[in-house]
Amino acid sequence: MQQRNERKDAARHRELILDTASQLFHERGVEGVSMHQIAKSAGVGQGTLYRRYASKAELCMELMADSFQRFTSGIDHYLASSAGSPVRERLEGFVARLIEYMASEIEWLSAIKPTVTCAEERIGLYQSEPFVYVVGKLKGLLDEAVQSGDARTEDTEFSAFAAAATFDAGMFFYLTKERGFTVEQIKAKYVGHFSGLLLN
Amino acid sequence: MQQRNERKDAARHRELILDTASQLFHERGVEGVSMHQIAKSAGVGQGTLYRRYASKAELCMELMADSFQRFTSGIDHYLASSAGSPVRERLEGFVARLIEYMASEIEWLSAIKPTVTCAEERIGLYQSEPFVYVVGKLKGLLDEAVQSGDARTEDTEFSAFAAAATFDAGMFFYLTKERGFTVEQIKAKYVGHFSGLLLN
DNA sequence: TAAGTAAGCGGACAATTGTCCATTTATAAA
DNA sequence: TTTATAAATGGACAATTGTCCGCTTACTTA
Repeated sequence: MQQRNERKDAARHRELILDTASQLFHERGVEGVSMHQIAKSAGVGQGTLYRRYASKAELCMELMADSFQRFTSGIDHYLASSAGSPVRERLEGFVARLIEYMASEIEWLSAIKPTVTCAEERIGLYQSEPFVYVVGKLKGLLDEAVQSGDARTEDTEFSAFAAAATFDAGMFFYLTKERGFTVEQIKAKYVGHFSGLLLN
Repeated sequence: MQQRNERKDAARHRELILDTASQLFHERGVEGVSMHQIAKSAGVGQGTLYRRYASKAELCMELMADSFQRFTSGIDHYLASSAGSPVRERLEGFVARLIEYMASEIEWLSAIKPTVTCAEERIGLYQSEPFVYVVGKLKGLLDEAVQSGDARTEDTEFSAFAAAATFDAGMFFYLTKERGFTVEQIKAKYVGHFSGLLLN
């Protein structure tokens, strides 16, 4: 008695939905496409769409999975290959890469934040894979910094958590659209800010 | 030729809407009341309601105005009366009070965040009065800290901005509901975190 | 291969938010 | 007091999101 695998028609539809959504998003932007339109274009019912993705946010998360995977690979590789460098340098490197990633995915990120944050949602931004990953890496760097005397944080878990919260898609949006900063400027600000958190 | 004041009927309706909304929110919670219900209960049309408050978020902001006013008065008074104390102490006092305020208003705050954040909204959380106020106070404290050698932040404006972003209603929600921390514990975490940002 | 069953399907429905605009009404000016 | 007009009104409408549930289909097992 083997566990039931995903049915073929379901698999077909999943890819169909993903492809359709991806194309529509690229054509009209994430905000410009409704779940209904996605379902219609993909030729499936609303229920079929929602069965898989409980919200547009989840759908976006799925579409970001690949690029996020590349991002974490890059980060993991970077942190491993620079293991000997000072913590400050690696923290700055991490922050710079994270901002670059956010800049490249801002369109999707901005769609995720509002929906997922909302009250009693099923996922919760703070339990999402990306957020947890960032917190984990930041905590690791902070722990190292504390050990090497570059920081005197007590609760590294919380500090990492608070630090991760500053990488907010809405804030990024505000800084670019309202304040007119370039990605490079924002990156410099973040790097400077985080560098300043360490001692010396 | 005097400038047109608010019409009497408009004023009457504004108070009516505010009172009704306040009562309904207390009865069923912010999430449990729709704008339609508010309009209906107040005996006005949808259009009338939306003419004044473009979203539930704005309505909540208006309802919070009083308590926020008390909050800022308290803060301003505290900072003025403790002008001689070390920056660290005042920063901690500020953070503690802010967390207490958030705890007392969390119900409203959680309603504001999602809506206001969304893409091209008219207000934008980061331009809202509360956020701007917090950034301003934090920047002031940071500037002082830099001057007195307790911090070596370069871009105090940005650092204050990033710091303010950590006071996120969703995060507060997560820490209490999901992680089970008490308000006191959270306050201690925040205070510790911010204290750690200063040198010495 | 046959058949039972759990997974999948899809579109109608309900609930909200937010917009529009013809009509009404308060107020300033004549 | 009358009148002109800008503000205010309210409810119908449109657009979305998300749920429900009877029907269909693929897959397992005998």
